[in-house]
Amino acid sequence: MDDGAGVRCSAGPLTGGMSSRAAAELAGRLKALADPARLRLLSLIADSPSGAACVCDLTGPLGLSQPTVSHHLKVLVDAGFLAREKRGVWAWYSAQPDTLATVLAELPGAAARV
Amino acid sequence: MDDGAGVRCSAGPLTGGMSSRAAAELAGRLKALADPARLRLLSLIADSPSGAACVCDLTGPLGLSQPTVSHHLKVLVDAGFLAREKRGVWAWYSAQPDTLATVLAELPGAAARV
DNA sequence: CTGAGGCATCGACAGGCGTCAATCCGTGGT
DNA sequence: ACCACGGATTGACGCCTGTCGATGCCTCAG
Repeated sequence: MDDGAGVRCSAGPLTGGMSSRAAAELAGRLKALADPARLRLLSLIADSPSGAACVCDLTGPLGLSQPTVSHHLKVLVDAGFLAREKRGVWAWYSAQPDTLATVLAELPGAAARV
Repeated sequence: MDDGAGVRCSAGPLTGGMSSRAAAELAGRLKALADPARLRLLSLIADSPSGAACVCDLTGPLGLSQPTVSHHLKVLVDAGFLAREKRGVWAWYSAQPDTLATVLAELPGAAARV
């Protein structure tokens, strides 16, 4: 006897959770954050006195080539974590805190904390 | 000539920011989160009535094969986001909210909001 | 107009990651 | 003891991504 349906590990199929679209979108934003170079870029810019920095000041501390830094900055801008402003010859990048707050609010388990 | 003393874009080299070790560690945790399948797993487990779920109940909603789901669960356990408990034949996974809170606290810009 | 410098883009390469089919391990029921 | 079933592991494959050198664009100085 299989004791009826009692051998199932749970009462029924799990439902709810986030939609696959929402998961893909959130994962995209998190992928932009999930890189050591990009985390250091965000940290450097956030710690900067003026709250903004240009590429030439970021290549040194990271130890990466200028094209690589430019690539990472583009990823962060596309994800909405940074804003780009062209001031003469230089490109200034500044943080966009709202985007980070939005991502944090959508994390599973974060809602319970708010 | 006009070496150095000429037109710099900022006052000096940016210092501070997070260390490369801290960045690599945080990026590792974020990489564990930055996947649609894993976000849905966390979401499903968090939304589960008992707060825990076994593999056989997770493969269905995700539409992925059992080995793939097992792989993702292992990644989440290794990163500290889930705990694994063997109950007889079944393996039950439950959320570990503290790990998520730790990660959020270390994000650049999150400290400024607190 | 011409030169120089900051920054973005392109092409290419190496490494990592997600996915599945096949297989193996452990547990529990008969 | 044997078999059935849940779950983890392995190996392989394809895609994505981080990195660099080379190059092109744009802006300012002279």
